[in-house]
Amino acid sequence: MTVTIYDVAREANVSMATVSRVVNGNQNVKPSTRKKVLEVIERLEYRPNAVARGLASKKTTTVGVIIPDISNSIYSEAARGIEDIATMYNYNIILANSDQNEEKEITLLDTMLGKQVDGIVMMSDSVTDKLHHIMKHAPVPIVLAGSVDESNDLPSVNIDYFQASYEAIQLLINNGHKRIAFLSGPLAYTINSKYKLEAYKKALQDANIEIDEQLIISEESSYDSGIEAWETLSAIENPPTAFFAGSDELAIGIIHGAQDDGKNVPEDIEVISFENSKLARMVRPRLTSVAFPLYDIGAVAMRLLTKIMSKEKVEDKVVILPHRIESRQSIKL
Amino acid sequence: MTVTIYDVAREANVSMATVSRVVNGNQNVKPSTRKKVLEVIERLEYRPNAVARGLASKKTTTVGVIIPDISNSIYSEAARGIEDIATMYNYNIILANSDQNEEKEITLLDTMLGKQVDGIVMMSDSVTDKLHHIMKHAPVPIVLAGSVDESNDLPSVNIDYFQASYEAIQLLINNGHKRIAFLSGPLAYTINSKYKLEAYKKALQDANIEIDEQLIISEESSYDSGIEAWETLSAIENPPTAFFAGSDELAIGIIHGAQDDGKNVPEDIEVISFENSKLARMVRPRLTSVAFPLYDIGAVAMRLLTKIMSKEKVEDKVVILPHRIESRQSIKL
DNA sequence: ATGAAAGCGCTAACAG
DNA sequence: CTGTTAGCGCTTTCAT
Repeated sequence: MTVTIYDVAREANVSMATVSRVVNGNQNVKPSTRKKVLEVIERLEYRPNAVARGLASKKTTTVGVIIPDISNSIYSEAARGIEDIATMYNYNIILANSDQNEEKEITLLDTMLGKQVDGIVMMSDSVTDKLHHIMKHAPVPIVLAGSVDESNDLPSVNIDYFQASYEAIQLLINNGHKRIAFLSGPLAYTINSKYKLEAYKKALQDANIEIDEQLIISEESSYDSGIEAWETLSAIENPPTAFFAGSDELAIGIIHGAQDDGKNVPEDIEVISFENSKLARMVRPRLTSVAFPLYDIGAVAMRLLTKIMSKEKVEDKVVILPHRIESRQSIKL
Repeated sequence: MTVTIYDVAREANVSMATVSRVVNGNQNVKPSTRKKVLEVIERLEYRPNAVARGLASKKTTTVGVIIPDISNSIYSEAARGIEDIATMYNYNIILANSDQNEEKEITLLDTMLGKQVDGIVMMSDSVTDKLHHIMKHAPVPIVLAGSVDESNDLPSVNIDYFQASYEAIQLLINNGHKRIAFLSGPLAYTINSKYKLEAYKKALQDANIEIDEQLIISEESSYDSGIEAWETLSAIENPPTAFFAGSDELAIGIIHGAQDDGKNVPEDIEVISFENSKLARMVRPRLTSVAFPLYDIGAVAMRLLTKIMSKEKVEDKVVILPHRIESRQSIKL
């Protein structure tokens, strides 16, 4: 029924080995016989069976990608970066959502390894010890993208979250604010607890501003949480005049909450965000935001993976991409 | 090095066949020997090789997913629906972006078929004859998700775009508007040209409103295009007082354009959108929008695919999901 | 430059 | 209930 390498070998009066050679671009084939084989392939519409090839060669040219949630733009941006580079190097991608659930992550790693992927790109907001151990001992290379492994002994690509956050908070401090709120997603996520929040505390301390736990809110990283945060924070005794938001949605929630209460941004309150998705330009005022270059992180992570898979030398497996702050109108200059 | 089924067979003093049986949950195994095998599997950390299995069984339990662009929320929503159902039925997904480029679509179909996927879910805004022919003759089932095949002889899941659009335009007409603009993405996309635009024309005709080609703008479906559209339309002689926008971004672009010009929505102009992504709630005024249920479309498409793959009877391979209009504040009641 | 043959790791009859 | 035996379609030495 389906045509195999054997069929074209027979039709072309050569051996399977020769057909295999032309299919794989091996140079040790006389041009005339290559031509003959190619013709038969075309005529018979032969399509190599990648599964058989994978079994024989022990390479599948597919890599696994595990991300928390593809429907979240943060991750889908990264996924696009990963996929583009994968395509460039002729890999396909098996994509799966973990919902940031350790058990799913482990199951997913297992089924992907079972499918004999040649490597894995993983995004996880919380690399547990168990996960770390599994990744460390996996039979194929795994690189973390936009995900922090505190022991730093797994290949990964990130930006300097601490420094970026610190700079953002400083902008607020420099504009004279003493009451600065900190909003982020769950502190169970390493980036939030160990970098954004720590940077916030350090920045305030360095400026001799007292830390008020009331001003620190960690919830879901969503628009509605932003609105809620505004509601609770605007009602306290000495409400904040500036906000550091861990994501664009959070920032927009705050802004809309404030505007619905008749406040003006940035005149009455200032807001800086950490993400810079395309949403940042789709609000009024447009968001000033730390740029979190997800596409690049994904792309670089995949590129790193291709290098490791092909056993190229890589100087540094822990890469830190540069960051910047995109100035727009949600804070004063 | 890696442990195979043969290793566990030897260690457990049974045949490969028996190991295969317990791994595959075949009931014809004495509980005691099942237990023994399971123990060895655990001890040796045996992990079945899905590639070998795929070669032998001719099933890979992976399906291909071809979408225009995963970083676009429209498609990533659908991808999530597809993946969730795939996971539920124990399939993995090979995901690839086509950028809505026919050549890439064809290449992708080919490499996925080469990888022996058990089926494919495809999203394409323009199913060309060539593509249609290839899909029609593919060796595995293919279902279209949120994509229209005019000949209607491929399995697909959609909503009634014409009817939904017609109802949206009618809302505008019922609010007394005579100058209604139509905005959408490229007319090369079937949904835009054959359904949204046709519905627009029909609705106007049915209401005896003259069609003014000036009011019909088809560009990229982006925020910036929305703003531009506002700029050009607000400058014409008898400018529109209501807008039908083919996507949320387009709608938001128009609203911001209008607001930047000092207009109020919906007092001065009314806008209805077609998408209802989470963005719809993240603008002021919030968007009234036709709900395009991408997640459901993806999920139902995948479910349909599982049925076809397992040769279940399916009453109708062309499914039309119900639609609704989500009322918010961008049009008056 | 080309062919022969031995697997890759597993499933699936077929026996028993 | 369990074992034997062919393959699945291709890559890869090893010869020639």
